[in-house]
Amino acid sequence: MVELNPQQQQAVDCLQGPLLLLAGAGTGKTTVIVQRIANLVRHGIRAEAILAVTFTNKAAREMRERVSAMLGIQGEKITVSTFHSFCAKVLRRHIQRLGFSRNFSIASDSYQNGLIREVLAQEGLAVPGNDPALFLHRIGLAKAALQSPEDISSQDLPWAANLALVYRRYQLRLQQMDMLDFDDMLCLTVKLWQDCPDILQSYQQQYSHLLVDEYQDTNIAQLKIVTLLAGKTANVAVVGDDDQSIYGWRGANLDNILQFEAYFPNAKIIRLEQNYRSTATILQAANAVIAKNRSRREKHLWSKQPCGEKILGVCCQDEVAEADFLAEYISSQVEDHNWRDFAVLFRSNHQARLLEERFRKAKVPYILVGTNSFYQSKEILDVISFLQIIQNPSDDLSLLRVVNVPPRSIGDSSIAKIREFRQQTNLPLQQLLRNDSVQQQLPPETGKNLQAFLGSLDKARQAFAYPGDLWQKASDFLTEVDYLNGLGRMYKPREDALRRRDNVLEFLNALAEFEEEQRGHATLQDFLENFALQDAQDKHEKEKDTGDNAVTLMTVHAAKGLEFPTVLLAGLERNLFPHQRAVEEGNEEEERRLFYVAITRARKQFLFSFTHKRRIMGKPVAVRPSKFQDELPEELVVYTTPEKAIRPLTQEEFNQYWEEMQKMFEIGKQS
DNA sequence: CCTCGAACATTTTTT
DNA sequence: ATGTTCGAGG
Repeated sequence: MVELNPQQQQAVDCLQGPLLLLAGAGTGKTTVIVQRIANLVRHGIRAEAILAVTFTNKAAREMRERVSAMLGIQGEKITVSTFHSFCAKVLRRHIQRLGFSRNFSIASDSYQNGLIREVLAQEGLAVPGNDPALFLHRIGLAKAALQSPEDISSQDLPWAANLALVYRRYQLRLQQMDMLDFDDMLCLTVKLWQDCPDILQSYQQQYSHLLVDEYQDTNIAQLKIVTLLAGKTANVAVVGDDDQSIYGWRGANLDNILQFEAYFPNAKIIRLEQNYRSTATILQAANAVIAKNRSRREKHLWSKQPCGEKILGVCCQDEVAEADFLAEYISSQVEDHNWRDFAVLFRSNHQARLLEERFRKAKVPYILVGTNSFYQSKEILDVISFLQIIQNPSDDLSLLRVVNVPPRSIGDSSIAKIREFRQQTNLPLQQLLRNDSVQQQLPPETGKNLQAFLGSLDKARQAFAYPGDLWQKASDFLTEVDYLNGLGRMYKPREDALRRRDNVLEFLNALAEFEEEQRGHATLQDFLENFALQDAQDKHEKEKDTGDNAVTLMTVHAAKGLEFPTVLLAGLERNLFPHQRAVEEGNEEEERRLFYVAITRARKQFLFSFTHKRRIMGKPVAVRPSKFQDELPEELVVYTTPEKAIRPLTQEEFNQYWEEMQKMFEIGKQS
């Protein structure tokens, strides 16, 4: 049995009433969560009555495994789920009570994007300066805070009127297409429980004990879900660390954790402050950095571990030199080919491109997490759209994407005509295409091709009406609509076409694998839902062979919850980290928390790099070190050069670089 | 209807 | 540096 420290033991023993477990980085919170669940079961709480909610599928899977390992068959009866998939299940059962179809599908970001563009175009708002992403972002924030279009329009903001209009139209289109976006899953669950007390009551009766992990990242909608479900008994334990709240930009509400006692009176608060992960040096640095923040609960992480290596700060000429250095440094440090001991973190995704290129050149094995080039490649999106229009006949967007892929002479003018009909009738496109009077308006050749396409679609729909054999049915359909062979015509260099074809086949493999996991009882709907709710780390595990031993490349956001012996942070520069836009918007504290997350991922060594100049959108720009560098206690950091970090440098070489660096800092201070 | 090229704008973080 | 949008020609 694991040895628990007094605070951990206290948390494991606290079984009733609201509990806030403030778990600093690396303080063994997962162990405590698992032990506490075991303790609940030991005290006679039925496993079926325990609901544990996490943020990522990976976290859910890990928790399920650890609980099962401890409790055996009892453990498998505990519900461990992400907020989104839990809500999806609730809605799949009850959403008709809100007047929605139970056949809804989930609108991932490419759908959200397409839809918002469509709405902006229709409302004459598709003008330069109107960024669709900004509308989407604000709508997302509104939903996260449970605000309706009406709530928005009553706000006294310059963009409120337009936003409310677009928000309302966007929701209408979603509903017409039988789709819910990510935020709808949360909002509608809240609405369902508020409007239908009987349904809420049934869930309250089912789940007597709640556990929420990563509580610092919950938004107002999620808080509402928790408070509704917890009801009066309020047997709810939340686990989180306000210092690691890094999702404010997507609506996470720090007050959920800072004001926990206000939402849950008589709450017990337990702090875990003994860190088992990092060296004293790393913890001191992290503590010093995060202490600069005002909005936080005071805490002090400590460790019994020795100081260990100092932090290395490495100044490079430019981003190419930086990437080369990181690759070479890792090569020089790696022992017994344990590449997986290293992670390279960065603030923005675009930094990954160069790192990938140079790592490949240096023959350093790496895995890139988060930027799913595979899953957002055209061919995969096409295939998903094909499956979508089988499953959901109202999905206009998917239909438009693939109705002429590969080209089957259904061009823009035909589409424009059909869209006109839709404006008049508000019927789904697929239904309109089947309408005789609509077809007569189209050129005969187009009509003929359309007939064939719709025929294949019907055939596939009939086939998919029964579960099982998903792989076969999907392959048949893609062959019948000539997609698999059509790729050759669509992509000119032969290799390109072949690569995309391979990707499609790989995707179909994933379909078969999913089916196997579900013991052959999977439906197309199950697959599409599961796919839409996958997160970056999930996708990544499927994409790459597991068990490969490679350096991890990812954003700091994606690194949350992970740890590595050595962490290298690339691009600790002004305007890049903290990000310029975050600073402009007054979110510097969140950037600092992000920096804190980066540091605390490291067990033994933390290294950061920065450059003199970097290409930004093509053109080279002189850059300066990040202010966060100054927030690290001087005595914990050794500044050095790429060469010195890898092999000893002659005194002259070192002096020369040192001088250069001094100059750079002085320039930095002047401006 | 389809293909190709030039112009254009866009890069924060993502369930 | 890369991806998307728009217009001219085939």
